[in-house]
Amino acid sequence: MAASRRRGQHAGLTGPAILDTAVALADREGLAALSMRRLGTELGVEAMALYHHFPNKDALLDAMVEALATASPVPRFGRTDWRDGLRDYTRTRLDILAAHPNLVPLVLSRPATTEGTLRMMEDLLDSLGTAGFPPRRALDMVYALNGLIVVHAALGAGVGDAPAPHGEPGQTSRLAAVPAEAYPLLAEAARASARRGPTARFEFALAALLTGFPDPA
Amino acid sequence: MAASRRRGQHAGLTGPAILDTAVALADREGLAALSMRRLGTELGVEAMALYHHFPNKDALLDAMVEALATASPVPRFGRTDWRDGLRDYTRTRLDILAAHPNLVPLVLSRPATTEGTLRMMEDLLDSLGTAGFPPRRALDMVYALNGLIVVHAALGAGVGDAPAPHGEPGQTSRLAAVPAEAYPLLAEAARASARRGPTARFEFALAALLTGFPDPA
DNA sequence: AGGCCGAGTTGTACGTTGTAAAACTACGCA
DNA sequence: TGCGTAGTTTTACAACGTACAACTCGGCCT
Repeated sequence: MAASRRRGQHAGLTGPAILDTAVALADREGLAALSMRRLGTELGVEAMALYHHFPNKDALLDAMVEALATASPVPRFGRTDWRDGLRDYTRTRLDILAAHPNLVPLVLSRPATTEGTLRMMEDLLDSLGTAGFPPRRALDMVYALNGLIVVHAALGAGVGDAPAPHGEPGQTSRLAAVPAEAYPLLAEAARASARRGPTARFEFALAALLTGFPDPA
Repeated sequence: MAASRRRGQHAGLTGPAILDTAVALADREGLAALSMRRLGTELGVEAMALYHHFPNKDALLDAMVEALATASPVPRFGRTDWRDGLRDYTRTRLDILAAHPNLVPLVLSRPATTEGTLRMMEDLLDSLGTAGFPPRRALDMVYALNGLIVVHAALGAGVGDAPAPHGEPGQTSRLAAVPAEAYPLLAEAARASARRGPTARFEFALAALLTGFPDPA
């Protein structure tokens, strides 16, 4: 424990270790549980010790988002298979976010202009360039897909700080309690949706976007 | 001021008045400024007085979201013009959110299963039903569009609690500072995007979705 | 070998938050 | 006239991020 160490004694803290513990803690107990004090005790250290490795809490949160962004490389693709490539990219990204549902609000709330995110975008624009899309058009497409990812992750996880202590997740369950007499169509839709896999809605929107994207001029 | 009134004296507070002031305050100074104490002094009242009209802060925030949801009715449409109807709906919704950029994180972070939101959805499902779409398919489409709205509003406003004290808003400006040597395509795309209107990216994604939605079976 | 300097850690403190509990005032109704 | 109750203030508490200062030690310089 933190209290059992004398005052200036080293604890072997490192930036990456703090970051890992922070992600784990947020995954386990939600963003609301991620306070500096709490993270400190999790590491056997006082809260203020963390400030030697991150200038403030925001920097730590930024680092967490960046860690997600660089969790896996983006696929490369070319002239003939750009739709497949984009589909791959989008699904992979969603999987990563879905693995850390509690971090989704974080991703949503930070501009994401960090190194890793920019690198990812640049690579995508490069692939799309070889597919024949000029940068502006390519960026439009990537933005649309990123939005889809983030929104679906948010809905699927029940955005918010609550630890989601019980009750199954997923946006279908949120509509399950709709009063059928007042909203018959909604209730019917919710019932029908409940019989599908959790990503059916995502796949529908993804397919719509990909077929809606015009081919390069 | 709150201090100038004696202890149990009525202040004429009402739920709607509190709600309006809360929205105005958040619009003016950002979500972070919306504390119960601050909202109190804004109304010439102590913070705890508000708890007689809203059980807690979350309820107030929910009410704010609900107010946005019911700000304008959804368009009705039928068999031949469902794409136009959906485009109308989506644009109107975006306009409403864009008028209150600071509230976007709120909309994003609440499940939105309140009365007004459900009513809105039910109406859309009804129109889409006459257009030939079964409820489940219709709901998929509405979800996709809602996601687009919310994400674009978030990006366009720079999600976060910051009061955005200066500097032009818009997602293009966020990419303006990208180092051109490290990310040439991104920089080029940002430059090209800056010459368009702020909703060009939104319109692109909207068009893609609408043309990507398959016609009813 | 001796000294010391700075990185890393703790202790303490301040201001701010949401809100529980209780005290109080004044109005409406019996 | 009296009382209940709706509405407001007062006070209080626990938790938050973090500024600041005290402290301890490993490693470098002479």
